[in-house]
Amino acid sequence: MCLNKIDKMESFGKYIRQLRESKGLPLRKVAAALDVDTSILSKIERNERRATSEMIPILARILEKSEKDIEIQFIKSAIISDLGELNYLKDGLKEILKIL
Amino acid sequence: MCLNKIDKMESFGKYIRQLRESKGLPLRKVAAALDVDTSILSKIERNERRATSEMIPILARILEKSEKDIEIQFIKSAIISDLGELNYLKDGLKEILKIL
DNA sequence: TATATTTTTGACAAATGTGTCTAAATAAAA
DNA sequence: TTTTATTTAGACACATTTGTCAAAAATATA
Repeated sequence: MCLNKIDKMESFGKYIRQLRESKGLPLRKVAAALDVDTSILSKIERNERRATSEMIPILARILEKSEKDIEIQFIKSAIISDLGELNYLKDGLKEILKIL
Repeated sequence: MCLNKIDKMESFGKYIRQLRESKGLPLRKVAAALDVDTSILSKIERNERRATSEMIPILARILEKSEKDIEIQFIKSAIISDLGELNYLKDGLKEILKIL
């Protein structure tokens, strides 16, 4: 399901958890902003569930990070986790950049 | 669900269908190689269902294209369809390329 | 046209994903 | 330690995805 790298240091969950804890916010507060149960956020932070893209702007606001930073982490996690096993991922990404 | 571009010309489904038809192969043949019902392949070619990554090498063989070419199309479709709406996709992809 | 082949559609079932809720485990504070 | 707050775990429900199968629609061939 996941590539090594992702659980090593750069999963979306760990990223969010670190931001949240550095702000001294309990799950309860952030989960309320996201309008989900704390258990969901707990699972997201442990990469047991996925965040939705709708959560990105809310997380950005409450965790005081730019939407861009949050979204980049979201994208990295999603792609590595979905496509990280593929042999030509790098080539595929380069192709997409050509058309963006 | 999808970006315009993807259904315009470069969806995985259309890509596969064009290859298959150019070889004069019926759905039946390719579906058999993939070990799925023809209806599944029909839906994949019309972007109503998704191909799995396990299908890539099989499609490469039977459609006589390199695994690399097929996989790049697979990756493009998946990412555009899943993440194409995001504002900082380009930045996210660039970040991934840095670590690959 | 009539027949055979290919392709599409939709009903169904199984597997997966997503959220709520309650209670248990853990950590922090009194 | 006792109490309170936070975090995690798991049962449940509901929606989505993915496949099979059978039959209809479309296309090609005799």
